[in-house]
Amino acid sequence: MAEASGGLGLGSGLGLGPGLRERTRRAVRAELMTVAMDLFARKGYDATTIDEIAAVAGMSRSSFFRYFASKEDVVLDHLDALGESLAEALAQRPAGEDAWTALRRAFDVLLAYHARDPQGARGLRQMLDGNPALRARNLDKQCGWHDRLIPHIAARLGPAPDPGPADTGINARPEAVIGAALACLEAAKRAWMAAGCRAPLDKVLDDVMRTVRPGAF
Amino acid sequence: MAEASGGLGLGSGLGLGPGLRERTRRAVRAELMTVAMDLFARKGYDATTIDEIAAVAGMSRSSFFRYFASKEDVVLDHLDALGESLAEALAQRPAGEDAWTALRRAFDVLLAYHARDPQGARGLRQMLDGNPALRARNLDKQCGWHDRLIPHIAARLGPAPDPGPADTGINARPEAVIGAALACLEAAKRAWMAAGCRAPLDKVLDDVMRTVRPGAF
DNA sequence: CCCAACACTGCACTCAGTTCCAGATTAGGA
DNA sequence: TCCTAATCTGGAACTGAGTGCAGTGTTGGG
Repeated sequence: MAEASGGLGLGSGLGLGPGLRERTRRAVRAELMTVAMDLFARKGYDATTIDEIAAVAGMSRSSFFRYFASKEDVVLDHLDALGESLAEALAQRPAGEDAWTALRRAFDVLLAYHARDPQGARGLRQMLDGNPALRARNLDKQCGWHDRLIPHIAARLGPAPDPGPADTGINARPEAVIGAALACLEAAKRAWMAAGCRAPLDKVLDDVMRTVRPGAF
Repeated sequence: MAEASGGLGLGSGLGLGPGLRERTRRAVRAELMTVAMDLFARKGYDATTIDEIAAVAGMSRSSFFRYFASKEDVVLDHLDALGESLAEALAQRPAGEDAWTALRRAFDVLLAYHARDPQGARGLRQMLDGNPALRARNLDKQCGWHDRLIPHIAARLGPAPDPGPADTGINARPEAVIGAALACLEAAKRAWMAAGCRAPLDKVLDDVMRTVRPGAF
């Protein structure tokens, strides 16, 4: 876009941060998120309006929309970054490892994120359960993770293992394997939540992924 | 309606139909759906307002909301019934069948629904891809299917097969198995769509579910 | 034949999200 | 130092979804 003249000079020349403008932008975003999450926790998601968030953060409604495209994004924005780190973790698994094990180990990144703030994760989960649209968007974001993971898993599965008697010419296996693994993760989290968060989550996930592990591996 | 006078207390007394009121209600609902889907197909989902739908259907905006709680529901309402028939199909599988095979066979109900109107299914799919909120809600609805299927799958898996060395006391296996199977279905449909709908969908699903089939079965 | 239940409508309202404009700020080059 | 262009900001006006209500039919069924 127009960042050619402005942003490039400082950023590329010194190669340090992403430039002052970008840094302040991130800071404002972060504060906006903090303020919003606090209000959501106290008043509930639906009962909190964007006007309130903006007012508490000391800015206008218009400015809010310069930082987040929607109210939902304030809550779910971090999921994009999380998906990115998941893909990274998967990429760095040893080449010989089978797809299922690699996925399980990559999930450790998410579990770590989860373990760092269990109470926050719990609160977020309850917020999702209370708002259908929010819960739906959450699922959608997680589905976006598939696409990032496909190339890595496809490489581990090989091009076309056993075409079978009636080959369709369509290979949906990588996506299915990823989907199955993510379903395990989701099931583990839900059961863990439903049971009041006793027992370590990673053990639950281990148990589940051992049960569902495809026989092909 | 001549049958009104000679009614003999037909509706309530004999317990056959759901009563005239309910029947007309269903009819209006159906027509509203037809009208809306037609407009969506011609103008696009976002570009079609509820006012338009109501106008074409010959009623007021207020009345529209008496039949559908939201615009999205017009599109996704049938998914509830579909989940119900899926659960029924699963319940009627032979008792000895393993969980994975039972799920695969139960999916035949969905494939049949799909095969009955491939073009409509394709159009609906494209509509979902074009609208994030709609796609998200679609996922959410399908997640609602889990809960209906859990009891049936839990019964087939048995209470606690092999508790493992570090038992957590949390059993997320049924949900995970269901999630994995649904992920296969979703992956098959997506790949099938992406490939332009050549090759029979059921073969793609067979291939995928054979690959992902848990080794435990 | 009656009446309670239900159907339909219009209206006013809230809130999310978009678009446009005008002014303030500031980064970085001349 | 000053200039300029990009970005940030606030505000107003707008659309459309969804809610609540109050008034007015309409009819199913006893």
